[in-house]
Amino acid sequence: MFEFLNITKALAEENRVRILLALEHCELCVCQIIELLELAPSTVSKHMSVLKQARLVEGRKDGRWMYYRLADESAPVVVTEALNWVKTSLAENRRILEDAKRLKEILKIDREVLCSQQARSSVYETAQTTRM
Amino acid sequence: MFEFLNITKALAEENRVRILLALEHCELCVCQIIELLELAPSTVSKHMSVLKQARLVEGRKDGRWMYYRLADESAPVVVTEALNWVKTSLAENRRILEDAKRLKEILKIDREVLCSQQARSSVYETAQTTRM
DNA sequence: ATCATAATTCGTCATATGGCGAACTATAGA
DNA sequence: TCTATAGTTCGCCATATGACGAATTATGAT
Repeated sequence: MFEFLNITKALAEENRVRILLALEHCELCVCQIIELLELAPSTVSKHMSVLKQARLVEGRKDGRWMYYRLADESAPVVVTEALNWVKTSLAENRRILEDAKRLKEILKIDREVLCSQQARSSVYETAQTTRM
Repeated sequence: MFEFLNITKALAEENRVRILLALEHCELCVCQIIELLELAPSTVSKHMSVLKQARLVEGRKDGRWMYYRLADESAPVVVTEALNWVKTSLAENRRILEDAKRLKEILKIDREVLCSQQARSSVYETAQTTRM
């Protein structure tokens, strides 16, 4: 029950659900998720730890960067079934589709640039400009 | 997304999950759920309204009694798939199995007696005695 | 009509949670 | 070694939520 509730609690928050569906496209580093959700790094980090606790995502560290990806088939069945349910339920969701579009643009930005933009706290506006 | 989060939030609480799995056996009236969970009527009522809001359960009023049952096939796909996931994930859960056992005994108690026991606030002890 | 009662609604309290910034940790590069 | 920086942890605040009892509503029984 504990394991199950860890999953449902993780899924009971919009930003965490958005993260999961963004990860459906590809593995992402934290700074890219920060950029997508426009939240503080500490907030995103907390969300990732909740998702990881629930085993919905897995992380790997590569130098200074932390990459997260969706749990794969090696995860418990309850996890993979939850992820399938989430994916199919929200595949057509407007917000999620917008995120997917925005993510495409974010992935075009060089990661070094993206992070330094965040350091100058002019993140979003600059990214917007870059986009056109 | 609102609909989806209504479901995940409803599922993110142990007592509500227990209610759903109890309803898998049969339609139940509120006093029976109160008896099973050993919670105040107002608390159970609130839980039922959350589950109903999420469309995971449906209610029907019969005289003084309010009966709730799981959503059927006429419910949105996202709901039926959620219920299937919950059922299969927790079918073997110890707490849920205990609930099922206890529910069997509760269903043996005449509903009139059950409710009047609750009115005298000697609910659980009496039910325990009745059971042997 | 009046009373009893199953269930809900309302008000309150304690706890949990999402958000942020500051401090800290770990790692790459000078 | 020293500095810069990606990410996490910690402490704080505002809001959300689960629990209860009291008041209210709806319905059956006298």
